Amino acid sequence: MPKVSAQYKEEKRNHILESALKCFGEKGYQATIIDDIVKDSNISKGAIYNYFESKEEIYLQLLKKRTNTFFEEMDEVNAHLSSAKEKLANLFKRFKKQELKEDDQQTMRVYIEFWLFGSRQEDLRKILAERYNRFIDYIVNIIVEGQQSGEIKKEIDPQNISRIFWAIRDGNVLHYSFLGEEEQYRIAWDTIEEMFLNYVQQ
Amino acid sequence: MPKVSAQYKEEKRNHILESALKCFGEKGYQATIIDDIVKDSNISKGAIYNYFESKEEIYLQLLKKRTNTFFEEMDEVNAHLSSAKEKLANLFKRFKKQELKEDDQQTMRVYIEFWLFGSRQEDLRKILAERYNRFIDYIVNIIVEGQQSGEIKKEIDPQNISRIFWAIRDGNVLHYSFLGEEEQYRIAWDTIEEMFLNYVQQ
Amino acid sequence: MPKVSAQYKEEKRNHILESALKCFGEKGYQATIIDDIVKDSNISKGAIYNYFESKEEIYLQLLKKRTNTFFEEMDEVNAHLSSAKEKLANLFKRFKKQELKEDDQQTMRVYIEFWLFGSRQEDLRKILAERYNRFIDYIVNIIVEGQQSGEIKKEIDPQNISRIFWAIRDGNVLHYSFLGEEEQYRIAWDTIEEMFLNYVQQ
Amino acid sequence: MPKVSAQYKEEKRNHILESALKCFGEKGYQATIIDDIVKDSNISKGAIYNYFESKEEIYLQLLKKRTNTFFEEMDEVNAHLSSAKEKLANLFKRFKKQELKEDDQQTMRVYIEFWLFGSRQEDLRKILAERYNRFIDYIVNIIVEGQQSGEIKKEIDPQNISRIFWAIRDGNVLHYSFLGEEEQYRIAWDTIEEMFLNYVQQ
DNA sequence: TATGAATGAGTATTCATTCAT
DNA sequence: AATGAATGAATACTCATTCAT
Repeated sequence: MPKVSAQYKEEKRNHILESALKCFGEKGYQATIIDDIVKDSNISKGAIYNYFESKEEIYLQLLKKRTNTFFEEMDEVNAHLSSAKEKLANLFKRFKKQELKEDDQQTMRVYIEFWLFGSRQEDLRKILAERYNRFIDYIVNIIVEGQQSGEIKKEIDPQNISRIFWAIRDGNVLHYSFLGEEEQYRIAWDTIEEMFLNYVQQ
Repeated sequence: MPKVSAQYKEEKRNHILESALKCFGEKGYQATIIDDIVKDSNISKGAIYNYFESKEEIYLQLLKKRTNTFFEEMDEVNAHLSSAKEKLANLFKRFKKQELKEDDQQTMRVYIEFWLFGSRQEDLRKILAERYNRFIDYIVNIIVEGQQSGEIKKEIDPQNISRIFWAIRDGNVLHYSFLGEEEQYRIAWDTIEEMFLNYVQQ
Repeated sequence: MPKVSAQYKEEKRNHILESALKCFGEKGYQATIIDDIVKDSNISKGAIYNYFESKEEIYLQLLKKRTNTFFEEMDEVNAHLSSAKEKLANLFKRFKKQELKEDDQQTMRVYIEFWLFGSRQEDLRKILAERYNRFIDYIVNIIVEGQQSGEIKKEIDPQNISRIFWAIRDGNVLHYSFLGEEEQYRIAWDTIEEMFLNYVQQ
Repeated sequence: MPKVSAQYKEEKRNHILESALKCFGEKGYQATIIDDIVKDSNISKGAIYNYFESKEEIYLQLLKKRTNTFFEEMDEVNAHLSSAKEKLANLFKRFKKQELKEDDQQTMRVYIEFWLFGSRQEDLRKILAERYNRFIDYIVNIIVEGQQSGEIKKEIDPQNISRIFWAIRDGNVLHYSFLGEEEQYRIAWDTIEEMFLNYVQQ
């Protein structure tokens, strides 16, 4: 019988993850030291290691949680949308307003860093590949749906276009996180949306 | 053995840069330790520091050299091309065949890592921003030229589309360096080319 | 083992300082490497850096502590002494018996080394200058007091004579730390005392 | 048969020593790197090692040369002086005006540093002890001469007072090289002269 | 469970000395 | 003799992880 409730543990865990996200986003995964998370979270080093095995695990859990949240949010909204067109529009809308949510920017920055980092470590590769596929499938499903409903050109390869979509997203976030110009970022997304929809729509 | 020729020094310098590129590309800039470069280059630690002031300088010189090479190559080819259309086509062609040149992949991977890394250090920001602007201007010039010749839509904002172009490029490289599927990468570039040209052309 | 008492930390700190003094005294500040202190103290390198920021800080803290101890001791004794004469006599007495306390010899040796070293670094200069002034003022006060009570010649410049006093002290310690002849050292102090008192007294 | 004249070699040697003195005086013996001497002397590193075995030897030769120069100078002047009183006065005069000769200040600074440094290395100890004794003897001879002529008190111990003299000198130089106040330094020497002569004279 | 002190392998950089030319 | 490129041991400091309390 545990001394503390499962809920208590869950909350503590989340608290650590939130601090970690903040630190990773601000300084980068590699540059963040555990003491940064200790300071930000006000949780002792030992306690952090009670909840997570390593710095790497913290990152991975963070990634997992954020990914889940993303899809939960999207699924919730998509439940009320019937056409592929609307779903794509919704997706773009989400990115366009995303800059306002600093958390997401940080997540993505960290995610890109880890992508580079992870591409060199077999154990991370697998986890990241799974995550990547989830994102790919998300767009693939919308595209296929749109092709069935006649909204989207039949000759489009769903896999290919989905990969391109996420590549554009990541490239844009990468540049934006460096450039830091919100207005330009928004305009870029408008253009990307137009270009992308022009290309895929019937 | 002193009083060596300028050529000897230049070659040694390049030798170090090549090893550094290899190491940075394989393990990442941050994860590469000087001893990796020592081992790969067979040049002693002290000698490396005779040629470069720091690990950071090695990186920066690498970036500079690669950037210069890129523009020299492009300028050389562009000299024989008159239309914006041809120049863009040439650019896409370059990226499509790039996978075959492992060096470039590594440079870009390292470059993306440094982008993330550099966005948090003021001195690096400046250098990276300059480099970024050089790339931006390259496309801007082609677009403006195309608008004047009537090849490209007047309503396109050259700055905006140039930024998008490089964001797509970087996003694609980022993903590809992780995924490692050459064939898919080529196909993606074909699609991107089509999508992009559809959008900008008259 | 955390959540240790303030006393525990204070003791550990002192332990490190004692080892550092020993090492600095034996090999010199510059020649002492952190591993020497590690070996002597049996405290890990990391732990040492938990207590002190740098080798320089260890030195400075050592200096501060020793300086404080010196003045505390002197003030305590002086509280029972009313005349300038007695105070000076007490001061000389302290130096004469000092050879028996190896610690002080080492401190002074290290202090002299740092003096040379520090005269070339602005940040150290300030700290050392403050410490120097404290010593200067100590004698100045005694001299002025003696002049008021008629014990000491009015024409003596307190600042000047105080500087000379400490110069003699340091010169003597410097030579003695090299020569290592205790008996001679004591005799030298007797002579210095006589010469000095002859000169300043009414 | 040598390729270059002995004179050429001697000049080159001196050139190196002069640069070394300048560097050691400015940065300290330990802090000076061979490249500082290379830069200052415009002589290549290899050439320096043709003339001297090590950095330490350069220092030792420097010390030797300076010591010789000092005694040559003093002996030359003393040749024209008959009384101990005059010889002492001449000695003080030399120190009082010495501040104007930056070279000597530097030599002494270096010499003090080496004294500390040397007290921990047996091979240096011997050399420094010899040098020290030469200085001690110099004053001893004057004192003995003065005692014989009745100028100086019989009860003065020549060895003891000679040691004290040099201790005062070194202490004063040490402080002065840190404080850098020429005027004060001169005043201090006046006072020391008065105090010292009062004490030793009949 | 929580704490935070302790550990020590790891890292960039320096510099006296060597030696091929 | 002169050159200066090459060497690599040395060194201050960091930080993920452990573990005694």
